[in-house]
Amino acid sequence: MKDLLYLKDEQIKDCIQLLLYAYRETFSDPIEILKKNSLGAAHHRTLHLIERNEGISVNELLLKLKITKQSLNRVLKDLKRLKIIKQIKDENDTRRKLLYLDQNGKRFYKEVFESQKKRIFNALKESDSESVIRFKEVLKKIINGKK
Amino acid sequence: MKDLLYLKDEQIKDCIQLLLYAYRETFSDPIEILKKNSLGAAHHRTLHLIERNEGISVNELLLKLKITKQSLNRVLKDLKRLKIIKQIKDENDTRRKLLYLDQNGKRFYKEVFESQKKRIFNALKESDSESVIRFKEVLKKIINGKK
DNA sequence: TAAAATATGTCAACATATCTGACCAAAAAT
DNA sequence: ATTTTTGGTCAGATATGTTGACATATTTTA
Repeated sequence: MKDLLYLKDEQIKDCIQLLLYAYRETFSDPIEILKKNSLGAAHHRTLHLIERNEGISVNELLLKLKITKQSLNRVLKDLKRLKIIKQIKDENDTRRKLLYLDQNGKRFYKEVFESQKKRIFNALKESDSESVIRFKEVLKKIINGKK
Repeated sequence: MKDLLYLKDEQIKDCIQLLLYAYRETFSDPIEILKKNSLGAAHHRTLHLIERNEGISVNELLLKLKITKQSLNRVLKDLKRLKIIKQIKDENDTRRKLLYLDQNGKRFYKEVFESQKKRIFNALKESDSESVIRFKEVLKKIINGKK
């Protein structure tokens, strides 16, 4: 008989609570830096995804963020105004406008990332590589699993 | 020389992104149930913490949620109105009002929890207990680590 | 080629969840 | 008796999201 203690409700509640705290702490670290530039959490999430997916289209970004295009557009407008991102027409389909970091983007992203990095870096440093692999695997299963 | 691949920036960005998605998916599952009762994510987080810490005081809850008492008060007012939680004066210090689930609370919490549970349960079921232990350890290190 | 679909952008109105700042009352601690 | 703590409240502001309607350019399809 397999040990199924870790599937008990209390364990699951634990996981939910840990996820809540870990997310909140990780994403509250850079708030001050964002504020200095009159930006918020929404800009941060968008910036993060563009940096990780340079050349992404607006529609693809929309699918990842799961917000409406009206909301996203407000965010993109701000980021373009601050020269953090730029849009370049897709040559094959000029309806599509692909998103890239602009001149201020790389510098600003780096500043934001560094403020988040410390917390994660320290946590991973104190774990071994096997733990980190399993950590990421479980997260992926949570994300991809249907409710 | 230790293998430090898992401490590279790209790995850390991966972790940040996974945390974002895992949190979002986990906490978007019960949104419909909450909506039916005119409640939102703020009520959910509060309810979760009260269930996990029955008898917690308003101030202690404030520290866990890291929001202002004005924000929390609106949430508590709603939950009290719906008989989901109740406040009982602390006998030793009658300034303090301790929070408990009320008559509708246990039923409602269960309904909300079940909708979140599936996703986590399936993810944990497909992992082994060792993975789950390490998963939680890393999360704890992220939470407790200073930036 | 004409019509339909797609990708993007914009306007307006509204909902929600948060914040800051000010203030009050009851109870406990000093 | 005064100060501190705990909890509650009001008012106004900001950030982020929603719906719905509409516009334009481009590509696909019938």
